[in-house]
Formats: sequence, structure tokens, C-alpha cells
Amino acid sequence: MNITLKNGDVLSVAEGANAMQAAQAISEGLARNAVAAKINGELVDLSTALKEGDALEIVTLKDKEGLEVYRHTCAHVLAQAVKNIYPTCKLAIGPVIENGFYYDVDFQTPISMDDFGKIEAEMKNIIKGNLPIERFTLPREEAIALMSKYHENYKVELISDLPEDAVLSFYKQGAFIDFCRGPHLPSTGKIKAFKLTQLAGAYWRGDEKKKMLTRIYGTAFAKKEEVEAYLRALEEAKRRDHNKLGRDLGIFMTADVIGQGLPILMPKGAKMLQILSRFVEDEEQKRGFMITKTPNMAKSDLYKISGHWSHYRDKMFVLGEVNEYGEAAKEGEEIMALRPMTCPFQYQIYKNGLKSYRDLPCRYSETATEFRNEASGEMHGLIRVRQFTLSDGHIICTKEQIAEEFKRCLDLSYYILDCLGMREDVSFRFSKRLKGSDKYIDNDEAWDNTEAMMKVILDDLGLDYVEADDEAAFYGPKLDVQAKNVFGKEDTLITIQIDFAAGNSFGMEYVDADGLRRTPYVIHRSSIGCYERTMALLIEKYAGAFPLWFAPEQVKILPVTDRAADYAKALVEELCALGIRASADYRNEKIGKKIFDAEQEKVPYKLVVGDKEVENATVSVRKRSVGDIGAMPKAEFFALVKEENDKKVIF
RNA sequence: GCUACUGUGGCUCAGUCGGUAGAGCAGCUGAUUCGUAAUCAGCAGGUCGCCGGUUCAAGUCCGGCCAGUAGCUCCA
Repeated sequence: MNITLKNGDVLSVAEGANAMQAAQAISEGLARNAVAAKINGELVDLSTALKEGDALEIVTLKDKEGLEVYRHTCAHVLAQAVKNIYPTCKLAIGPVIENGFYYDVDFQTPISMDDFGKIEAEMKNIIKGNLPIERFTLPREEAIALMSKYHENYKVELISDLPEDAVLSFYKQGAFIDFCRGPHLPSTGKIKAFKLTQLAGAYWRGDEKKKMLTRIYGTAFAKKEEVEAYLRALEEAKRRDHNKLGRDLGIFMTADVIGQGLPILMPKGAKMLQILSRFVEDEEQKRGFMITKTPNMAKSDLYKISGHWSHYRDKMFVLGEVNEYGEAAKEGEEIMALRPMTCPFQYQIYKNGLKSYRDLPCRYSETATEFRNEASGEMHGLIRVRQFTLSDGHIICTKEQIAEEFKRCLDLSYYILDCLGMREDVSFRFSKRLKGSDKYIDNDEAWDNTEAMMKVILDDLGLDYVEADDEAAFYGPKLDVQAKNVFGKEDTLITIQIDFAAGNSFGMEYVDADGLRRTPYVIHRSSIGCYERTMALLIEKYAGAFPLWFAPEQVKILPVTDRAADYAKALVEELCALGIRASADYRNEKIGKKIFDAEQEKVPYKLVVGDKEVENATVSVRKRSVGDIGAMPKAEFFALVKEENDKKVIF
């Protein structure tokens, strides 16, 4: 019979031949490297039988899918090893993830990373045994009976939840059988390089009400050197970790007595936040925003109107004792709460005085301090905190103005991301509600309309976004601008949201051209996001070596001897007068030591000044990551540094 | 909040089998005034995260709490 190959060639193989045999017919080398096959576009085992006219593609480790099959089999080998060593443990699921795999296991007694050695040794034994991996399918009852026989109740639950007509496939390697969709490598001996990397807890089926299992993470690559390179890259990433580097550089710190999720911005960090917020506030002003300054707390009455009291209260710092219904425990007592968002505060400004259609769009923005009582395990450096500074703003506008205003918000964020050099680092997520969930305001029609409206805007902008259910705000859909930290964990940096409910719930109105009162829409938006989080990502992106314009220290003057101290002092004053952040190192240290320390602090420009410079009114410039670029008249350096500082956009 | 791990001078880390703590860097003092990534010497600095228990004796063993790390859940 004939089959078609990827390059269009037609290959003649024996009747009933499988993908592996076809690979052998093509070349021995290909057969050796084959890990799976694609038949008519579907990823399958190499043992899958071919039919006349099938389109066949042999998948190797060079293909992304091939590596995934390899890692998936590695997860099965891990499961088999764990089962051999701890016969009473129960297996849950073991999928492939980015750069590796994991397996969730319910151990009778907890294990630790110290046990990885013996588990890895057992995995190597299984690999060395080169066990053939065979697939078979069973009808539902037999499948459940088989898994019940091995007391694999998690597998039984998975099978029971599948639809009646689902194909229930199993993979067998030696004495080990696992319920699995596949495909898998033809034998365990194909695995050449793996490493167990991490141990963590994970809820069964991702549900915090269900049992917590033990998740064993591992990585696997085609070659040992690739595993080593991957582990080295992880170590390298750790060196950029803002939570370490930010503390080392004196940007922020935490104090046990202050509490979790409450970082302190030290002078350098506070300076960075000031530089960034001034820049953002100035840019917002240019784009028609009006700055506000609203209170950090309010009575519970405000949050009852906004819906926060019913949808968000468990995340708020409430001042005063309340019962389970959110009412004051002592009758008549006033309950206050720190604000988790600025929306309802800015709405009050809008409501102060009757608005005309001519007042719209009404754009408010604020560098706002906000408080959210995150669960204790969620906090992380400057990325997830309990008190933070958000560039929070609201645009109150007509329905017709939404698309244009939405685009302007995105344009502002694009401009800011360009200036930070982060435009290429972000991705977009269209966050929608999960229909039927009680987390959201109950108004199906409004949700459908608003989500549809946002989709049109996003498509019109030509944005490349992913759609995500159950990620919306409780009052409306969001466009989330996502960024990944140094460990690959994704977080929301910036968000733009359309709110269909606030206008009504707060009784916001405007008098339209026809004299009738109408209810406006609201766009919630952030321009740079939460400053602390953005700073965390900037620390990681630049490994602390910030572009000149937002480096907390821009120029460090290094006098060679005390004879140059007065000259150094004068230079500091002249640079500061130009708006450049400069200081001098007057310590009685050798110039090499002063350079070393300034390099550690990652100051963009160092000026070495000694007798020669004093005499000629010059400076010897040392540029970060470039080195000594020679002497120049001081006026020339002032012009150079001023120009670079004023030009914010980084391309 | 959950699971696992961690907590020793400002920082990075030693501290064996329970016998009341050590190094380097940083700091201070002195010498040195030096030309592009760490000058030399001396000094000082620790209720071993906090509270309790076991023990003749706890940094070390046990419990609780606080804080941190990874992941889960959640999220800007």
C-alpha cells in the first residue's frame, strides 16, 4: 500500500505496516531518532498501523511535539519508579509542562527532595531495562476494574468523569500500567537525559477543597548537556531575581515587624518610583487625564454600592468588627475599609455636579495607594504585595466613545512600555467571565454585549490575544497585558476594562444633546500598572543595570585623590543643577576599589577625576558595560548625559 | 490558606554525636593619596527569628507562632 510523506513523496510499504516500519523503510537513522508519528495530522504512537493513502510524518526530538512525548514518557517512568519504591502510593496525573513534566502522587508518608536520589536511580534502572511500551484500550467497566485492582482511585475518578463514548487507553511498560491518552515512546530505553528538579504540593484537580497531593517536577532533554544547560540557565535566572537583586541593590527591603507583603522602598527604590510616576503623570496630563487625590479608605457604604462588599470583601482590610453578612457586629458602629481600588472614589468626583455630554469623555487618573489582603502564601517580593501603588484611572464616557477611548488607553500603555523597553516582553489576554459563576455581577445580557463590544475593539486593533474564561473583573471583561518574570511565571502588568454596571449602580448620569439624562459607561485602566510590580520586572529585565533615564543613580564621580575632591564636589553640584542624579565617592580608597563598587551598584556613568582632569576641566568617562571611553571636556559630558536622559524612548 | 523546605553578626555562609559560637565581605580606627573592577593592619560586632517544652546541658531534639523560598489555589 502507498502512504504520503511530509515532503510529498509517496512511500510503498507492506500491508498493515506501522509508522515505525515506515520510518525504517525511509532510513535507519530516522527510525533510530523517531519518537512518535503524525498520521493525517494526528500525533500517535509509532506502533500505530497505517492505512492506504495515509499522510505520515515521523516525529523526532527535534520537533516540539516529539520532545513532549519524550517528557511524557519520562513522567511515566517517574511514576513507575515511585510506585516501585513506595508501593502504597496512589498516582494522580502526570502531564508535560514547559521545559519538563510533573507527576502528582498521593504518598502515604511524605517524601522530601533527599529522596530524589533513589527515585532517579530507580528511573535509570527502568530506562536501562529498555522496557517496551505498549498501548491497549478497554471498555469503561474493565478500565475501572483494572485501575481498582491497583487501588488507583484517582484514575478511577478520571475515567468515571469521561464521556460514555471516550476511548480509554492504557500504556504498559513492564509491570507498570497507567491510564493515559498518550502517545508515548516505543520503549523506556529511549530516554537519555532527565533530572528531578522540584517538589511541591498541588491540589487534586486544582481544587483547594480537595486533597493536596505531592507534585514531583522534572526536566528532560534529548542530551545530558541540554539538561545541564537548562539547569545552568535556571541558576542564571536566579541571579536576576528581583527579590534577591532588588534587596542587594538597596531598592527595597522587608521587615518582619512590619509584616508580610509590605515591602519598604529604600531611597533608590523610592527614587525609581518617583521618576516613573512623574513620567506617567506628565504623560497622562498630555493625553487629557485629570489627576485626582482620593482617600485611602472609606465607609463600607461606598463598597456596598460598588459591589466590592459582596464580591471582594474577603480581600479587603476591614476596620471594625463585622459579622458574616458584612454588617457591623456592634449595632450602629461605623465600619471602614482600606480601598482595594480607586474606582468608587473617582466616581464621586464625577457625580459632583451635573455633567453634560460635552464633559465626556471624562478622564481621571491617580497614582493611588491600594490595599488588598492577599492570602499569606501569595506574597512574592515586589510582584504580589498587600499595599501597592497603582496608576489607576477611570474614563467615564458614552457608549460611542468607548472604542476610541479604549484605543487611547492602549496607545498610552504602548508608549510607556516602549520607554521602559518592555513592549516586546508582553502578551495580551482577553479575560472573560465564566458563565454561571456567582463571582460576577448577574446580568447575562450586559455581559454578552460588553464582551462582544470588547472583542470587536481588540480585533479592530489587530491585537494578538488569547481568550481566557473566568479571568474577568466582577464588573466586566478585561484586556490584560501580561508579562513573565525571570522564572517564567506570568502576571498581569497592565489592564484595561470595560464596566457596564458602575454607571447604574452609582447613579452616574450626563445630560445628552437632546436634553435627556443618560447613563455613561466606564473604562477602568492602568497605564504602567502597579509600580512595584513593574519595577520588579524592570529589575529582572535589566539585571539592575537600568537605562539612564530611570536609573536611581546616574553618575558617580570618583576622585583619584583628595586633591580632586573639590572638583568632584563642583561636578556633583553642576550635574544636579542640570537635573542629573549624581554623587561622589570621597572615601580614602584606591580608584580601582571605587570603580569596583560603582560597577556593583550598576551606575550608568562613572567619572574618574584626578590631577589631569582638575587642570584641564575635563572628566574621564567610564560607561557601564562599555568601560573607559576616555577623557572629554566636562561641558561635553554634561551635554551627552543630558541628551541621553531626556530621550526616554528605548528601541 | 494548603504542601514541602528554610531562618546563625548588615551580607554570604561554617558550626560533627546536644557540652552556651567561627570565617570572608561590609562597618569603625590607623597607615597609605594611589589613574580605570576589591591596599594593608588593628578593633568592634551575635538574647543563633520569637515563645514554650525535653535534658545536668539546646544554635543543634520536640511543639506553637513569626518571617522567607518554591509550587498549588488566588490575583494588579
